[in-house]
Amino acid sequence: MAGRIQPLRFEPVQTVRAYQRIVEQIEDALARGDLAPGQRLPSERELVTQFAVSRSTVREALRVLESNGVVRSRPGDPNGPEILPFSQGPLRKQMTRLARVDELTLSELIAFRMIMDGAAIQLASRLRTDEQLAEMEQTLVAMREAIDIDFAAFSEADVAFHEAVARVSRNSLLQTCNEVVRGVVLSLISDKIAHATNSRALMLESLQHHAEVVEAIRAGDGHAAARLARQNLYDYYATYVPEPDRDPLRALIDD
Amino acid sequence: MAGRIQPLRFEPVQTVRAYQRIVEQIEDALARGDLAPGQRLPSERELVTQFAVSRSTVREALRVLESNGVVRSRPGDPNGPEILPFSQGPLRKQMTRLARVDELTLSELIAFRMIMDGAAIQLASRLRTDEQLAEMEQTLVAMREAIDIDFAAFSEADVAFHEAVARVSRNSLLQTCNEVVRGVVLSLISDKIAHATNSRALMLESLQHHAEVVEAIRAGDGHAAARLARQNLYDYYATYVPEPDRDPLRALIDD
DNA sequence: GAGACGCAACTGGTCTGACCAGTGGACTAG
DNA sequence: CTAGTCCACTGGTCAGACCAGTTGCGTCTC
Repeated sequence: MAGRIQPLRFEPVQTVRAYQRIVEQIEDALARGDLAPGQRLPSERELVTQFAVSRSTVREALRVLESNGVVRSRPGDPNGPEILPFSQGPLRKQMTRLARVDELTLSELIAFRMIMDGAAIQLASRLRTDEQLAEMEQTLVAMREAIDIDFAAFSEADVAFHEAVARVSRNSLLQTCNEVVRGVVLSLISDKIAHATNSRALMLESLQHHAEVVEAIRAGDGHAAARLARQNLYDYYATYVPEPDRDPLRALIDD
Repeated sequence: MAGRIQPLRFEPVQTVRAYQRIVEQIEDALARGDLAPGQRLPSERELVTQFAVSRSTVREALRVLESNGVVRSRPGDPNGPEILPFSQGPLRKQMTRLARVDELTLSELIAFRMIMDGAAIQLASRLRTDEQLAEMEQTLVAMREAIDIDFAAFSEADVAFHEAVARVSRNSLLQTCNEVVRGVVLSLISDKIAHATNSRALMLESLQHHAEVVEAIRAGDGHAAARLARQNLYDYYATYVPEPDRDPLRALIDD
């Protein structure tokens, strides 16, 4: 046995809860195909013996699975909990099965925002009524006023603008995705953006961009409006994205 | 006391589980602002007395909340469960907080697909390598062969094509959303589409459209490729959308 | 034989009470 | 003032019980 003795490296220990292990086992079985939608899980009491845990633990696991849209339990059902088809249940659950926000890069998130926001504005420029246009212009006024207060007020007014656009686009899914991703992006870069020195200049520039977008919406030029919106997002966020990741963002602009 | 006696209408009764009520109360408090991220929930035993239920029930509620990314419990923490900031935890959970798939119209879902797919293809036409282009063309060949088998095989090959595109677009969020929404759309119209009589003609037409998209990708014309992709989706699905809801879909095409 | 009845055996939902391994603060001995 | 102990808490798990439903089967009546 030659060779130097390797410096002993221990992995950090993390305790995994029993119910979490059960969730994993069942989700794995589903991923492997050993379990298919429409099938039934064994009853809770049967799972107790199979997993060799108490019924409380089994039930906590089932609650997690149910919350994820994987299974559904009904009282008095002589069969066990039902495995749901992939597409049922709340949408978010479906998303989580595949994507975790912490696995996403900032570039992906911003690209997504550019797509969503651009599409919402394109839709808005076609579908808007005159009242809705006036509403959007009103939010621009509010943004101008907010600049003289502080950045938080401006940010709030900005959100109001985007919400108005999303309403006009008549697509709640679009709206939801946009809001969620905006929240994630902001939380990722908030520490950096807070230290921006020339924030007043930034706000004025941003307002100018928004006004251009609204002008394009008024003209009914959805293409130009969407392009402006994407450009604005790029200008606003690109500095936080490392250079090699900016290619997809640029690809979204110059169409 | 005049007036006819109204025909008595009773609401269908649905039993709500105790733990579900707890989840609602806590989520409501969070929505109202009575509870904010960073704050701590009372300990489990304290919640037992406040909600007047057993600890099992409290714990099942906490498991649901934890699975939704709302709170996190740590053993031995002298404070109660921690309320997480909005942007943490799995993304799907965030989505589910806002959007339920059963509240969405088919039009919204298809519009979303048109946006996502168009964007993915636009990105792909800019970012693709020659190998990836060859890969996509290979999936076209597979689609052509699948037509001679049956509709399920064709559908599978179609999925493979879109997955290839999504990979090239280098955006897992885009990919995930697209997959989820495609699944939902298919489950909504699968019963209708299965009865299509001239399915072979449809498949050939779809293949032709895909080929055109790939051709545009090869040419690097992202705009044309995206437009074609949206048009294809519209042609494919619009018949299932009631006429008044088609406006947003058309607005997405003629840019 | 056919149908109504009732019982027994299940299901999931809830409760009670207990034990354990951690954590953190208060208290105490040096 | 520090080091050590101790204790009161936390969440995680367990065992066993009861209830209200549902299902199915056997029985009992017509």
